[in-house]
Amino acid sequence: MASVRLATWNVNSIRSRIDRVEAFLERHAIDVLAVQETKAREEQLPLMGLQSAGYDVAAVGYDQWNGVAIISRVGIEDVEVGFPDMPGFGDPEPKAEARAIGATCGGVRVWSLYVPNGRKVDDPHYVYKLDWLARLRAAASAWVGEPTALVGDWNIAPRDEDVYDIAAFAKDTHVTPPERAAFQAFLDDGWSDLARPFTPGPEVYTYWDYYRQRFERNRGMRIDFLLGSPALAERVLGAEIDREERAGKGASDHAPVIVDLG
DNA sequence: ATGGTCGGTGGCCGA
Repeated sequence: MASVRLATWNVNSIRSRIDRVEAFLERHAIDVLAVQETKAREEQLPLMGLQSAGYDVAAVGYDQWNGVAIISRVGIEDVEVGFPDMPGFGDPEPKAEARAIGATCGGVRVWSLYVPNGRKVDDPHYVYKLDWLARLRAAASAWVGEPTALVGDWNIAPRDEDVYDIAAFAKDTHVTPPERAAFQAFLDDGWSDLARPFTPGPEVYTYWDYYRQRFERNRGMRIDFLLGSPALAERVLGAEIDREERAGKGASDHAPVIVDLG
């Protein structure tokens, strides 16, 4: 099996970030990049110079609402859109189908995921987030025996050390026991966090809010993860959070996470 | 308990 350098990155609008995306792909020689929060419709995406640079792109999205994509220089096969919004939830229908896209790249089935944010613990979106995760888990259980990666913005900080001040987050989403249990359930099913062993905490994050100079003060959260099935876990050679990508003007509020599969 | 800063949009909402 050929080696694959796989990355995930919440870009917070791919159109405003396209120069950084292209530079990132080239700088790290990324084979497959899962992108979240593209905030673009599919027909807006070919504006990128990616195709001419030799990358294939599969995307789903609607205007400013979320949107996910897979960018690959090792080909894209069998694209599948999954896990839209819950029927009857109340969100405008166009927001559906913007949270997950799967494709086979370089022999690896990659799902680019944007887990619902949840907003507040007393918000219907919070219940929806837990429902969405449960449905993803049910579907994913059928793939755990294959070389599959579930990567993206999980909007969950699984451990206390994954937020800069756990006391400040005590009443917020991302750290509640039900959300953490939902994440742990994937691990119990045999998925494993491919990057954490190579990027141990504490104070190692993938997301920093734009305001209050959170990045400069390293007050962030670890919420972006690459979960791999056992067939991938045994191939991991290393991992890196590209913290430099979060620095400077024009950065996304998330840093990319990279995993090398041998 | 708020507000701070981005992004896309259309005269605010979501993160």
